[in-house]
Formats: sequence, C-alpha cells, structure tokens
Amino acid sequence: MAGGTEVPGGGTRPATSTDVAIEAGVSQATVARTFSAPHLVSEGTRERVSEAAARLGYVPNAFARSLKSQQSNVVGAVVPAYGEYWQNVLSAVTRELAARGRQLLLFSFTDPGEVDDVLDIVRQYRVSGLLLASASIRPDQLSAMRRQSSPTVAFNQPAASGLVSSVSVDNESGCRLLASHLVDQGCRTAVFVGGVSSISTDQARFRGAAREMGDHGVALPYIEAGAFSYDAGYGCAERIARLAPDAVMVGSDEVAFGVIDGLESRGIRIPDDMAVTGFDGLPQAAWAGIDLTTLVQPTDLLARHAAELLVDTTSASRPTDVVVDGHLRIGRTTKRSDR
Amino acid sequence: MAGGTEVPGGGTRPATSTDVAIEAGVSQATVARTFSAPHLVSEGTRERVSEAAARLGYVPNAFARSLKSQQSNVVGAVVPAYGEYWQNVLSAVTRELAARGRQLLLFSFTDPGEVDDVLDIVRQYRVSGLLLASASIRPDQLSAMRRQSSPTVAFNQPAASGLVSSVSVDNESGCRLLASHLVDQGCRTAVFVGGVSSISTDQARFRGAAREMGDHGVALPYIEAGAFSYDAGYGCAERIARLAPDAVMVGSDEVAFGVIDGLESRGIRIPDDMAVTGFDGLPQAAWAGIDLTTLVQPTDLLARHAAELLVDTTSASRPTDVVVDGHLRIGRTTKRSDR
DNA sequence: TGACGCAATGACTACGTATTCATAGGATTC
DNA sequence: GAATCCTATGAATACGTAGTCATTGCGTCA
Repeated sequence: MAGGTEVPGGGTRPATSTDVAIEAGVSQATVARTFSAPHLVSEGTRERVSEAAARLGYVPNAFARSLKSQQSNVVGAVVPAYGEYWQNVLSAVTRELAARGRQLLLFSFTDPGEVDDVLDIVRQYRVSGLLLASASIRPDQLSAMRRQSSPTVAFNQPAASGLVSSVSVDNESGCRLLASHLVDQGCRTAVFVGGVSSISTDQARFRGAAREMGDHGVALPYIEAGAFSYDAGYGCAERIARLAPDAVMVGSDEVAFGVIDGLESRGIRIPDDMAVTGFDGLPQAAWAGIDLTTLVQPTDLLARHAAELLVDTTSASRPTDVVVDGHLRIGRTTKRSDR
Repeated sequence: MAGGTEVPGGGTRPATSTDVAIEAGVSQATVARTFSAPHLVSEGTRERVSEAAARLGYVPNAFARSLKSQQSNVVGAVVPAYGEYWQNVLSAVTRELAARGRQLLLFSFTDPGEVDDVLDIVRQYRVSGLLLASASIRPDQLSAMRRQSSPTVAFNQPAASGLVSSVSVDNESGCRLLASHLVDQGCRTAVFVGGVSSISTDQARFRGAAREMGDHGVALPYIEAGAFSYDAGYGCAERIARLAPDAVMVGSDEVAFGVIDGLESRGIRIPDDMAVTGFDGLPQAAWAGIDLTTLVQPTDLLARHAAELLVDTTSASRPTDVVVDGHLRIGRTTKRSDR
C-alpha cells in the first residue's frame, strides 16, 4: 500500500531490495532470491519477504538487474514513423514479444538517413534483440550487434541477408499470383505502380509481377509513386490514365487506396475500366467499401517468426532467413462484371 | 570500426568506459566526462578519447548510467494492442518524444484487466514518465508513480483527473459541433452509436451529442457497438436500420467506417437515406472514397502537449489537464444532394 | 556417534557509470 | 614573490541487483 522511503527532499525514492530486507528481517540476498529464484527460498521466508515488499511497494529495479546480469530483456525496434503497414507490424510484434516476456523499446525514423544515428542510441540500451525495418544501415552497426550476440532481424528487408536474420513474405511469388489472377481475368495490358524504386521489397514485387506478366506476353511498365502513401498513389492517377491499361498492379495497399480514389476521381470506373491490385493485405482492404484484391501478408505469423528469432540468442551467430507465403485475396477491384 | 573486448567464450563484450580510458591513456572519469559533460574536458583530451572510443566501438551503457544518475530518459507507454486511433497517437507521441531525447518503452494490452500487471513491469524500469491510454487503473499504481516524481499523462482519458495529468480533445463540444451541423442539414431524428459505453470518452461524446440534439428537440437513442472496431460498426447496421433515423452519429471513425459499409450493404444510401458522422479524424476519413464528416482531433498538438508534460518533471506534483479543441471536417457523408 | 550431504541463508563482490573530493599546475592578483 | 583562483584530471565511491562463496542447522547413513 504505502511505498518508497522518505528522502531529504520530502519526496520518496522507490524501495530497494535492501529496504525490503530490513523490513522482513532477512538479508538483501534473500530478497533478491525471492524475486529471481524463489525455489531457493523457504516457504515461510518467501511469504514474509513478499509481504514486506508489498508493504513497501517494492518492485525490482530493471536497470540494476540488467547491469548485473548482463542481459536486458528489452528488444529494440527501429521502424518508419509513418505508414499503415508498419503500424500493424509493430502492433503484432509487440504482442508476440510481450507473450515472451520481452519489452519493446521503440525508435522511429522519418528519413532512412537517420537510422544510423538512431542505432547509436539503441546500442546504448544493450538491447537483447533488434528489429529492423530499414534497408540502409552501416554494416559495422550490424556487426556490432552481432558481437554482442544480440539477434537482429530485418523485417521484410530480405536484401539485408548475410549479416542478420530476416523475416519476410515471398514478395516475388506473391506478385506472380496477383499477375496470374489478372491474366485469368483477361488482362492484356498493365502497369505497375511502385512506392520507392530503391527499396528492395519494391524491386522484388515488381520483378515478380513483370516476370509473370512477361510469361503471358504482357508488358509491365513501372511507375514510381515516390512514397508508400495514399497521397502518392492518388497523385499517380494522371500518369496511369495516360497509359490506359487494363490493370494497375500497385506495390502496396496504402498506395493502392490512393490510386483507386485518384482514378475514380477522373471518371475511371473500377474494375470495369481498369482492374486494380494491391499488396500487403491491410485491414482496410477487407472493408466492404473498398474490397481490394491484394496479397495478404500473414502478419501474425511473420511477427511470431520474428519474435522467436529475437528471443533465441543463438540466432545471432547464424542468421536465418524466413520466407513465408502470402495468400491471394480477391475483391471487387478485379471482378469484371462484363465477362 | 573494431569494437568490444575479447572474452573467454570467443565472443566479445561491448567496450566499457574503462576500456576506452586505457586505450586513450586517461582515467575512466575523464571518459565519462567526455560523453556526459564534454565542457569539463580539454579539447585535446576530448579528441583523443573520442578517437579511442570510435576505435573500440564504445557507446555508453544506458543501464549503468540510469542506475547511477537515478533517471532513465525512458518514457513508458501503455496502450491498447488494437485500434487505428491508438496506432496514430503512438506514432505521433514517439516522434515528439524522440525530438526531446526520450525513448519509448512500449507496452500493450488487449484487456483492460491486464493493465495493472503491465504497470508492475513498467515500474521496474523506473520510467521517467508514463503515458496511459487506459482508464481503469488501481489508484495505488498512480500514487506510486507520483512518489517517484514521474509525470503520468492520461491520453484522452479525462476522467482520470486528479491524480495524474491528462491531455484530451474536447469530446463534448466536439460532438456538439457535429450535432449542430447535422441539425443545420435538416436532421430531425438521429441515433448515436457508441463503442463501449463504460469508457469515459464514449460517455462524454454521447453526452455532448445528446445535449446539442436535445437543444433542438431531437432525441438521441444510444446504441452500443461493443468495441471500437470496423466489424463492431458493421454489425450495428441492422439495429440502426430498424430505427431508420435521418442521421447516425458514431463515436469513432473506425466504427463509423463499419457502420457506413454495413448500412450500404443493406441498400441504405449515404447521405441520401441517412447521414453519418464519425469522431477522431483518422487519415482514412479524408480518403476520397470515404470522405467522412467527422471531428478531427489535432493529434500532433495533443502529442506535443503530452510530450511536454512527460518531460517536465515538475508536472508530477501538480497534475495538469489539457483540453484541446478539435475541428469539424465536412465530407460527403452529410451532404444531402436533394436540399 | 561421527561423517556426510543437502537446504537455507548471509556476507561480500562486481556490473559500468556519474559524481564528489582531492590534487597538480598555470594564470592572475596584490 | 607569495597568495589566490581556476582548469583539467585522477582516485575513490555509490547506485541496486545477482551470483559466488562460506556458514549454519538438520536429517541420514554407516
């Protein structure tokens, strides 16, 4: 109920294991054991200590523990500050890590150039694992993590292979599925709208789409939206309209939502005039008003794999690449009513 | 470049300030000062130390620093695991805190009942501030935070007043704005769709809407969706349709998106048959395909206020309640074409 | 009965840093 | 030229915990 110890200033400082020890009439070591290795303490003592601790409002100091035990139970996450997709990933990973007794120290960046500076801060926290959602990172930062034996997992950045583990959806074959579906629907001309062409994921998706389309004799010009955002997609409508393809394959759902609205604002009907596909399987894609055909990433599964790699300390020394299949979601944006 | 010190196991341990001291030929104290109080170190020494540190890949150990200096620079955030709204808030708060040199330790919960357990873990980290997005919390947890002189900020939980600070939008007058707009549009009968009626925010919004409607002689029955989600909103369509009101005021955008789709799936046209309003001003509300009339919360401003309170250590002892006005966003969901 | 083993506990130390105190020069003042 | 002050540095210590080692008490077995 009460808690803390009075301190000159008039405030209080949180109770320490020593305070509890005095209160319970045992040694500090016994208090520590009561919390971190209860089986080494006799029933009666354990009870007495617990009561004293409750009385003082004692909770162990995580910093002191980490310092002494040389491990933190804290996983760092470095993710872009914006983007529907990453918010969902973060949310899923947080849940998985919590289930494994890990805390998440969150860092966000707006510009990939900031990542290296952010990583210097991350390293200060001796994180026991690191989740990375950025491709451009100085190799020495990665090897520093590795030397600390801290598992590092690149999320949906398969290009990071070699130095660190990675977890990602099979972008290429996912796009082949989408392309193949479009061809089945009778698509003869198409366009691919990417977010940022320098991102490896963007490249893999385009590659998959272009190859499948190519196998069916359909050319697939690339249009760069410039960002992975709704607005960027909306702004592509004119360039797309000029090409007047049967289908528009968009590299991400969020951009696709913008593309759809942009096209419709120009009087182009979807799917009758043009079919549209996305990629990611965001919750919004399933909303009845949108009902986008897309490739659904199994986010929970990906998060689970990531969490397992992050918790497994041996994974730092042998980077593993996990690739998971997504599944096709067929919505109204590719259902031609006239065929 | 290189980094760490060889250790029996064959791995390495991160370099310490003592390692750097030896490398640079100075004392550990000087190394510490170079990083935390550079002005106390002479130009030449500072340079020599920095070089040695770079050579060893040294970064200060945040745990040791926090332990010694008795402050952590880490802000805890306890937010619901799901919900579009919270993801946006989290993202905004993260940015604001990063700009103030604070790190975010993230905790999520699925069920409000978990919050108390989560807070026990949070307290272990001696966070220098705590962002709370849950109303139901044991008072002794709050007073424990206060004794630590750690500012605690309830985000959009104005009912938490008294013990902790809070930052929120003016829910009641926001809903009055929406209601007033609907009345202007000729609305004579209406329904309010809440998420979870026990949440104080939900109550405040309903109260504001009901009062304003009452002032104009319009009754406002309350329907509970049961959750703040798209699906919950979608599932309300039948109950709403049965009442056949002119307008549906929904307590949150995410639920409103579901309500709209649910109503349209039953052949109800929006806004011609029913007008719909939301609350929050999520990014999706502005999407052309949705274009929802809603009350836009100034999320960035709210986040800034929260960050400032969290950084200001004096705010722990005198809880402050910040209330900010939202602004009306008028979309197609309330524009009757026939009037 | 003595030797042994096990369970429970206490004394003590180390983790890596920030900070206090002390010290050594060098510059400044009277 | 001595007294004084300031700057730069080092030695030593404490933060709160986990774990190592030593000690005690007690039951077991020969």
